[in-house]
Amino acid sequence: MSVSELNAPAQDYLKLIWSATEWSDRAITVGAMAERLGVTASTVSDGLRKLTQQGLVSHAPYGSIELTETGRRYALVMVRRHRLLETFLVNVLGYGWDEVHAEAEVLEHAVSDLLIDRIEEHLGYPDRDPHGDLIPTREGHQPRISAWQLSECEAGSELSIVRISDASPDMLRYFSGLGLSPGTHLRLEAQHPYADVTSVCVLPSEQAIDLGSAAARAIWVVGHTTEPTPPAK
Amino acid sequence: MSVSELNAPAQDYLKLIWSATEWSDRAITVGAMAERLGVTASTVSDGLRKLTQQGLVSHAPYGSIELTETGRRYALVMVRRHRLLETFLVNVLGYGWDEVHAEAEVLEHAVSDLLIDRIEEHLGYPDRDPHGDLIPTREGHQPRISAWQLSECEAGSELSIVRISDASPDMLRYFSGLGLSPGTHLRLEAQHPYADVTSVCVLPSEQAIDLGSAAARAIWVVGHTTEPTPPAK
DNA sequence: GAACAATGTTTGGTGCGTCTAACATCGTCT
DNA sequence: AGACGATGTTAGACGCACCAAACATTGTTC
Repeated sequence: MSVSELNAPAQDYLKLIWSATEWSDRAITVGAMAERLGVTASTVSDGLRKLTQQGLVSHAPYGSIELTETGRRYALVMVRRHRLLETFLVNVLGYGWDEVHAEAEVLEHAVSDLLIDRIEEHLGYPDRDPHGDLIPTREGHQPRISAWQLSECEAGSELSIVRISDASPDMLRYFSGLGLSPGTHLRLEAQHPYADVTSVCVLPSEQAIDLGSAAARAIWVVGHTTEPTPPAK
Repeated sequence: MSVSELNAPAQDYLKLIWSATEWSDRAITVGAMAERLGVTASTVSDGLRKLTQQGLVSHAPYGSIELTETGRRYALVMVRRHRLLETFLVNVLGYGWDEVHAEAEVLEHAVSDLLIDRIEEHLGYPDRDPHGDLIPTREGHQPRISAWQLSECEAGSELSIVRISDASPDMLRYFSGLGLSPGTHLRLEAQHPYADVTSVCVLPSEQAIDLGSAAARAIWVVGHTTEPTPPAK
């Protein structure tokens, strides 16, 4: 059996469950899945029951939603398809990076493994898609993501937030209120180690924000315009 | 409304009805459609009723199957998708011309009009796909070409293959192994109707080949040096 | 700890494409 | 012209994904 034999909704469920754990340690909920997929919670609940029966998801009623080893492998195939398709549409066919998502979302259910491998070869085995996300390998291995905590970076660099660790729900709400989320671009103005303050400037709005050390440790970034910013140490 | 809003079976029906009239003047039958699509006749009959209600097909019960003007336009969009995808897979991604059909058959239901236009642009607006079939334009215009099945031609003529119908991958591989593809020149040595064998000679290599009747029907030719060979009868 | 709000599951029902089997029509052969 | 085989249509049923609404559970708040 392979992921290609699953119907499109099942493929979407697997990909979504995996995606939720790429930047967060908290498993996704039924409600969140339903909202993301534009269906009702009952539909998702039903779908998860079937995936559990197929051994791809482990989910007891009212319990948490986890992928099994096979489910994770299948999910990574879907993520790989999506990201290679996006890269292909941008690099080869001249799409804007903001127009590729919907097209890739449809195509990922239609392409064969052979086609994806050929696309990868044609692109020269890229590491990342146009959004900066890492592309899983054919073997189902997801390369380690290299990102750094904002607290460890040097002043002056332009950065993209790739992850906000969610140790505290309060902190997440705090970031949300400041407009800081994965994908936000910012410039690191200054580190004030003794005051435990990190000063950043959100781009392109140029809004200045001072963050405490706990906050600066929760935000993970990569370099925005150039190569990933090397860690300070 | 556009052809993209139809479900995949409806798109297949339209394309198939159109394809039947590309190389023959006889309209297709319900039974033939069912066999080609791998479904039962009742399914096709039902589908045709719905397409008739939508004004894409004109078909009275037990009557002949014809496309309306809108139906023909939609069908040509699907043919265009299929042929541009095949060309793209061969020219850009290195597929063999005998392996592209199944992949294109799936993708044609998933691609957007924008993607097809970008592919066409990237290919440099080709006239023909790898099988020698003409690619309809974006405006839905399909140039008419006159060619004959090898099985219908007279011995002694020198011919060029312009098209190899892509029904069976096995047959395509067989032709590929013999060096027969669109553009190949050959001389028709003899027709042996009772043995169902057509003897040809590939030019300029002078390699002799005996083809069965199914093979001779799949190969479409025009006269090589002179005018198109008139059909035998 | 009881009540309540938020979240998740189950139930019953719809639309769609498909099938099998029964039925209708067409065309041909005697 | 009538009968019969081939072809096409209709009826009834099934699986599937989905939804709304009823129901169950969880977690939090007073």
